[in-house]
Amino acid sequence: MSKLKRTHTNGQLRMTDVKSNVTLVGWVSSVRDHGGLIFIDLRDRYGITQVVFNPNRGKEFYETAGQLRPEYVVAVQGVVSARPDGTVNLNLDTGEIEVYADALEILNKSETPPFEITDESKVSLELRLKHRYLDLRRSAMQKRLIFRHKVCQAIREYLDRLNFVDIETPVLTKSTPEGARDYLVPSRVNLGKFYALPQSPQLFKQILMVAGYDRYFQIVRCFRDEDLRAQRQPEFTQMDMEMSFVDENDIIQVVEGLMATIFDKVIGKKITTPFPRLSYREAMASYGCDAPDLRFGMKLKDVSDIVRKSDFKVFLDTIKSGGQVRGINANGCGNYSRKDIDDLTAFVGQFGAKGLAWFKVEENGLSSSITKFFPAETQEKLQQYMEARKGDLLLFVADKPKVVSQSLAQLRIHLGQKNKLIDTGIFNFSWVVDFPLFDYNEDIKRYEALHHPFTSPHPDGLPSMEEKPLEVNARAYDLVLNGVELGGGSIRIHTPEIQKRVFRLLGIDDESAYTKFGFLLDALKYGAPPHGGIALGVDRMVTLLLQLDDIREVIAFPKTQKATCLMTNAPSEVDTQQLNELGIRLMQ
RNA sequence: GGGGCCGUAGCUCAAUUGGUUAGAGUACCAGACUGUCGAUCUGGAUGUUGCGGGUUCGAGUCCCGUCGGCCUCGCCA
Repeated sequence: MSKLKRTHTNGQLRMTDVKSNVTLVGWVSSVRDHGGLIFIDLRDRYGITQVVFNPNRGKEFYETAGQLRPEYVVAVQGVVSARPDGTVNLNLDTGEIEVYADALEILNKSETPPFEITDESKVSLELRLKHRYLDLRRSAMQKRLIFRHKVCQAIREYLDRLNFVDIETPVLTKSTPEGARDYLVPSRVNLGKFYALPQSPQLFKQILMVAGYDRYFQIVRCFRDEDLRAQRQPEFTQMDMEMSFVDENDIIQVVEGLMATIFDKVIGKKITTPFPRLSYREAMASYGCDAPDLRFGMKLKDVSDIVRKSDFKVFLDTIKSGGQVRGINANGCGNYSRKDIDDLTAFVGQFGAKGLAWFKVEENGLSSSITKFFPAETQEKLQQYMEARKGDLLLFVADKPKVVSQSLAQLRIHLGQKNKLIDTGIFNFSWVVDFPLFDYNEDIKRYEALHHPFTSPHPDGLPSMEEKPLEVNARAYDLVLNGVELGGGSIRIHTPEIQKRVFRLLGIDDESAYTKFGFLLDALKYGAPPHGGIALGVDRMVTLLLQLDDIREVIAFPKTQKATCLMTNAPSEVDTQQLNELGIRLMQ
């Protein structure tokens, strides 16, 4: 046990503390040994303080100071002093003072770390994840995790003030084959049976509404066993909430207030509410995706009707077979080379586009290898409709609507970034609303819920839902920030009758609906209030607020793309004994 | 499951068309130095070029396989 007890942190001391006797603890950040005088930078999560060792103040601990190396853990007792003229360090909050050491205790030594614990040192993600304890010791990472804590704190305070109750829901729960792949946990006491880790607490929070909790929230871990991306981890955190006796606008207002509070309390910025809303159809038509980045224009335009008057077979055939031709105006890209355009063609190829038709806009009209197929009048109309000016580049994709949307949406973002059209300093929120309730899945030849099967149909579509499912709107809403879906929610179905009708449409017969979701159907029978809610991705939110692009930068212990943890080596093999207890034998 | 990029000293990277003993910066170690703060100066040590195979007179470099990291399509109600 150390004799020295911390009196101050390393970010704390100022000129007003001069002459105080203090004790600091922390990690040695750097050692500057001048032979007759030793300086060390002492670091903790609050900051850095310079400590000076002078042999005149004590030979014994001066010699100990000579043994110090980076990342040694020490306690230092000494006197705060103003730095001599010309030696003030304005880069440090504590740079006007230094501590003249009168005692030094090495609490622990450190091997030479595999990388330097500074924000500047470039290190591969692989190494950072392997030695995450060292990576997290860097002040940049500490700031991020503390920022994240403050966001969560602001969420809790805000929702608590609005009478929300934080209620925990099970982590070991029931597998629901719909949706993402489940993480399964075998049950020892029920051999052959499995729990699943929750993809979200969706059904539990609905049950809590039935139970009368009115306003629920939880900052909760969710699990999905799908392939990873920079923005996607197998376990991630949601800000989950649900309210009773509300409609869409109530939820939207609470969330807008929540975001405004986070910005005010954590970043110290005012944001404007309400956020603009656009319909799903508008978003798909103008941006090709349901989470549009509204920080720049370059909207998609449908030219199917115009190009019908042409001899360009690719366009005509596509339209004839139910496809469409849409395009964007890449303003000022008329100087792109053949190779540039080939690159763009390859880019949209990733998303299924079989080609990219292009026109350069020149002084006397359109120029391209395919202009000959387009009558002058059509060219004129195209130019007018696309608002093309000299020096622009018009790009078109002809295909099924889904392929056109996706490839042009991605192309738009690609060009927006390439041409620096995006103001990265702003936070652009929007709501996407009026989603269709169902989507038709060609592969399995049946309807699927676009959001999830508990989303309430819009009353307008209800009478003819069975006849025209694709025309029914959902009472759902997605929150979008800078082109990233932060989360989504809906008003839920709260009567067993409608819930059964939706299940039937989704091809889930009454019996299997009962096997899978019987508890929900039962609960809905006993006075379920109208209710709805939303879930927001906390990891994504924090990433965006910090203007980072990798979710792993705000998660203390993230997984690699293969869903492994490089620090603990999880997942790992287990003893045969453990498997035997679970009644599991591995296939070879 | 598909496509792509990467793997060289503890770390970050270099190494001509395949060609001599694989280098630099930094970290590390030793010595010097009483005002440094990316300390400085002098000296030193550091390699299974991820792993396995192949082609070749000769492979860090080319080919095949494999392992690992990253990006991406599919997937993610």
